[in-house]
Amino acid sequence: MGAPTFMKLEVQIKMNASLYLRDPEQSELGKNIIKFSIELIHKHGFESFTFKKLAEAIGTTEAGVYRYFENKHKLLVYIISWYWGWLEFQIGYQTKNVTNPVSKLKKVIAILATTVEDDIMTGHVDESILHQILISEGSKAYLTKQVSQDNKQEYFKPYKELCNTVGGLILECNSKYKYPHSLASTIIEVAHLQNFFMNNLPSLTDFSKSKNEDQIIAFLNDLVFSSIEK
Amino acid sequence: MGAPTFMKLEVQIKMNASLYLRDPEQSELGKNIIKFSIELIHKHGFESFTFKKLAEAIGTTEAGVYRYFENKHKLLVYIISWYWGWLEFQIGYQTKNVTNPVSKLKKVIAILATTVEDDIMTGHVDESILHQILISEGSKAYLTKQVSQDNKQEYFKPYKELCNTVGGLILECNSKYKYPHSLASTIIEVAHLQNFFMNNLPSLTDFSKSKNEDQIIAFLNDLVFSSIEK
DNA sequence: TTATTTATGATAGTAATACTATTCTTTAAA
DNA sequence: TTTAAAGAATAGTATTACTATCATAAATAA
Repeated sequence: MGAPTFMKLEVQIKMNASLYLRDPEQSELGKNIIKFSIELIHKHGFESFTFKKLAEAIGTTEAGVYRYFENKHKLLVYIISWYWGWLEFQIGYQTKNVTNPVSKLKKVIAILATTVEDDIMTGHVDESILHQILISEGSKAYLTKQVSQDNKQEYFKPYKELCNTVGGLILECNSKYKYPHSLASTIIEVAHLQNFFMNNLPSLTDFSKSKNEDQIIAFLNDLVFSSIEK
Repeated sequence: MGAPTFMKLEVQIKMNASLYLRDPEQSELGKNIIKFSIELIHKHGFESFTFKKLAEAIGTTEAGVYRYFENKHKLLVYIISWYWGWLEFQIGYQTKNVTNPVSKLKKVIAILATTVEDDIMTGHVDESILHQILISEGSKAYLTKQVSQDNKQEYFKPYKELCNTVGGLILECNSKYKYPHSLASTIIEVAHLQNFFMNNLPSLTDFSKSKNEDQIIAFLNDLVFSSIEK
């Protein structure tokens, strides 16, 4: 007997419970809050995103949204954490058969620097839009005065875990390399930053003509492997 | 006959006039707006910074501030542009006798990654606090939906000029290097990012024990010269 | 089955933010 | 001496970021 057809296979990313008041994965309204947040933040930017506009888009009331999230900062941190958790999963999945650490690190760099396709395993989340949000809003999650408190509450755990994974891979390539953590966080941030610059402030990059993500990958590979294979 | 004693020697950074409504350099109130903005943004962060609080700190009214700057975003861009203009000047001054391009680039990296001392040439601006603002608020100047319009108005010219200077230096070290602009913007951004991480999310760096800026410089030198001397 | 908890909806209200406008006074240049 | 410009004082508006209350529908437990 196979699985009954009503059982939908879904990837569940485990989230830090102190990010929300009510778990958005557990109800239709909650899932809509995530779905429409991603859409609105992508469309109008985080600064002009408000719970009132979100509520209107969903067809609920402001108070309804506040029952799930204390404020828009926590909602941003939530969707960003979700993305890092999902990406960690993707990296594990897409590199599980790669044994050579150099090939593996190259694959990871490519994943980090490439706009992902929408993952059908996650119904209410469009990962390709989420990737765009990460590029232009990602750093706003931690560039705040409360960063230390947020860190104590483990809001950045998925991000740190990803950096750890990448840092570990760097050490697998060269156990003598002195800056694995810094290089890992640099790879992740520069992948996003160069993408933003390429599309918005092109003279800050060397990719203005093609506007091709492959060039960012080439730049990062050159940067990383020059350093660790030196 | 020497310069009369009432002539104070001051460094003037030429600013883009469309950033302000009234030139803040031309009056006491204007200078106070700059001075107290820097203090308040540093103390409480850009998000909780308002023109009302600023006016109260100065001892003027909200309307008074609005006569100089249309909104707080333009004020942020103003002080950030000012910083990049001042830094370009500093770099020119501090490297004017260095002829070897590698030494010169190393010096520039050190300047970019080091907390500057307050420059007495600029009465109302505390550069060491400004440097801190750049680390935690700098990217908010361009991570917005209006980045393209702002760019058309040349709001980011001083930043782009600095990147150009650094990119030129990279090419002087190795005229065959393929990514001078991207590497230049990477150096500048990573210098700030690693500083922020070191002090706020230390596990994302390898400098958590010492919390010493010299280690950031060492990391950047390793990264940059591995790439361009390869 | 009934009672009760829980989620949502509808509405109202408040303090703060991000402005705009007007009027008056002081200061400085013509 | 007149005029213009800069600043201070005050008022007012729409939006934001919430909190609180009450009613209702659906799920659940006694």
